[in-house]
Amino acid sequence: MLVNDNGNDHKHTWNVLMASTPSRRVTIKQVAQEAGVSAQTVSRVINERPDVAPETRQRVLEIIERLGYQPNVLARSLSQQRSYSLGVVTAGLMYIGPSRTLNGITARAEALGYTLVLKELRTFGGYDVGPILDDLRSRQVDGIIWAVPEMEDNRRGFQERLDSLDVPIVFLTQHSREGWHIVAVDNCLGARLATAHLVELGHEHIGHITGPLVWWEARERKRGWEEGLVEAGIMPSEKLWVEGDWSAKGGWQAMARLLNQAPDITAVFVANDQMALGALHYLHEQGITVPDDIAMVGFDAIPEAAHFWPPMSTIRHDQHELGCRAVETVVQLIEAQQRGEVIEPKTQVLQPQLIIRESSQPRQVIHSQTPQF
Amino acid sequence: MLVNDNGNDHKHTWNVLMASTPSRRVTIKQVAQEAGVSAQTVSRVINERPDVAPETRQRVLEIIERLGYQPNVLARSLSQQRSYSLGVVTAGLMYIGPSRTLNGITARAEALGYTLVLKELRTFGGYDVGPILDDLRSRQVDGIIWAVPEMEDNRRGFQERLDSLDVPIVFLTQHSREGWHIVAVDNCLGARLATAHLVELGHEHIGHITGPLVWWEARERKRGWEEGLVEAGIMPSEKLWVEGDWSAKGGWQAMARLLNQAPDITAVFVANDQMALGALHYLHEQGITVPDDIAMVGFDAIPEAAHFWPPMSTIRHDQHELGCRAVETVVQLIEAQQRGEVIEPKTQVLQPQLIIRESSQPRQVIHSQTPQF
DNA sequence: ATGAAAGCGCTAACAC
DNA sequence: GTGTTAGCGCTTTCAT
Repeated sequence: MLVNDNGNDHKHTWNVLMASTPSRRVTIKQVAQEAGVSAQTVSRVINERPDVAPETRQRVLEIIERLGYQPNVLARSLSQQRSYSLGVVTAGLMYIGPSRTLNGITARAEALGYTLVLKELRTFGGYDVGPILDDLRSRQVDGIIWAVPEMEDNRRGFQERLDSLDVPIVFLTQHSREGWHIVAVDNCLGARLATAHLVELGHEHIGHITGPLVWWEARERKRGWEEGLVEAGIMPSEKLWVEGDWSAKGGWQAMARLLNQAPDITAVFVANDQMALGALHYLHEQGITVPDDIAMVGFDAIPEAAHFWPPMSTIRHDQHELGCRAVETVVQLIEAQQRGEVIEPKTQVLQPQLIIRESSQPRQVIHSQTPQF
Repeated sequence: MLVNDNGNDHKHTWNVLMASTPSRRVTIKQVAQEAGVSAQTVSRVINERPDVAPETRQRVLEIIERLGYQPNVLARSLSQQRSYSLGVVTAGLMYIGPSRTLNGITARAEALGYTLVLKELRTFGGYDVGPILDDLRSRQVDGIIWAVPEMEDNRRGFQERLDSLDVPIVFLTQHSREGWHIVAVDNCLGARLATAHLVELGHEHIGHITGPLVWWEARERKRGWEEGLVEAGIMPSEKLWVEGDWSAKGGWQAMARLLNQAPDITAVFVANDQMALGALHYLHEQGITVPDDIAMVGFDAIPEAAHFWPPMSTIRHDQHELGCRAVETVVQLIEAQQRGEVIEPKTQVLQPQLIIRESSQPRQVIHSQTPQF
């Protein structure tokens, strides 16, 4: 019916349809009929196959343009057994870290011609990975990026599913693991850089505010702090650290507790910049000066850290790049799979970098009046 | 071949396939054959249709479980002409605002059973909306959420495409517009609340650091500041405002310029908290005290603002809720469209809220030593 | 309650 | 170069 009607006065019929019904979209068949060729030829044109006569191609392209035809990607995926889409599983988008990683993922995926199917987990752990993977698989994604930070036992259930998973999967921010494709930042190194820096400034009593220790990243940063102390011949005492929750508020509270249990500290390494801000807040309230009384180094290098008071020394790690690398890796895996090749699983580690600002200057330095950001 | 082989020793054959090839997935046919029923019956089972004999259903469910069958959503979408997916177009995920909105979108979409196809624009303007909409349409999304903040002319090209668009679309953070479905925060009201608050504290020379004025939100906040002044009988002079760029660094620079061109201000309303942090930084460097010398109110109510020094008064608006509302609206539109109904386009406005902290206390108040967050 | 046939929109494989 | 046939995996419609 519809096609028959279209046979007569296309433009007009079409406009009417557009206006009135939740109209059927233009299909390859309609284009074919209109151009007086087969659907296959139209298919050849839209897929830029060489074996089409120039004038045919031209004519088909014009019809496509005129009808506003858009190929149905779902149908194409179904017949090609390939969707050119990636599943992305993330968590905690209300925080800036995961968002920056997602930002990198979208950038790279678009550049490589992949569409993203996004899932955000409501919690960081305690879920069953099975249904999530099944859901993505049922949408025929070509690959999966698991961007949920590792913590406690939230990768339980993966090992068993991993071998039976017919889709390449890349993990972000996880501990290195035999047989897994992983991209992660060297958190331990970052923490060691921070600690070594404070040691160099002459500090001997260096405290630490950790992230929630169910997080792998938090544990790694704590380990880096410990190693940094040990390397300097200092014993990391239990009194010297307290656990925070990544938030500014948690940093405020943690600083209060830390100062209570270790009043003699002259420096503190805080596991992220948000907590560092809260810690700073507490010290201000107590009339304790940074860096004169207590020096401080944060982690993450959020742009705002340069404008804390005083500007915060911190560890920069490129979360955007992390996302990019994940996409590149999973796409490589997909293409290898297409060719029947196998890529050995490995862990890619990104190096963080120390940024020194006023919060960790030696005492004698006067605050610059013309700071460099 | 594959199906035939499967006829004998399923479990074994299957495992071998899983291990060796980028294996074909289990299809409805295989389940049907295994259960000795037609594909149609399996379809009825997975769609929870009532007209299946209990024992048949049971048997099919067991086979499904055993074979690890997952329905192919793409195939289903193709035949149902409905994908149960939403296209989300966003920009600036490296910033916390858009991420929080996306966070709300993912939450609500999951609750309503929709999958998200995510597109992030690399720029906030200067792009052509056509290809982006076409791309989403070609993926057969049931609805679109346009979560790119309005600015300069980045909605040019929409008006013409809007009527011919057969997919419901909801816009976020846009100026109210005839015929568009929009969800937005009342930025102007927020700014008026902030300004009125400063007026109430007795300030008469109230400056303003705006966001980039190509942004609609920035213009609305500026308008709110102006209206707030006018309502108090104060003329908003051109000297009293400078343009920032939303960043902390930009806030630092803007504050320097503002103080230079209007040295007599005793209060400033800053269009977001990041810039407020930078402004605070500049004032600290200059030895100017907040709120004693200059009071300040920010915008956005990022959690960190409670831990600025001093803690920042600000305007809270729920970006998470914004995302939720967008999803609810677009899903309503989709369902109405299914039923052949039409919902009148309208603009939904969310009300922001003033949060008073120390940065805008009257002079005589002493900083609390046990602050409430 | 169940099955057979046709079709969703597209492409691979083969014919001409 | 171009068309025909078959099929991707599922659902709808109509029989039975």
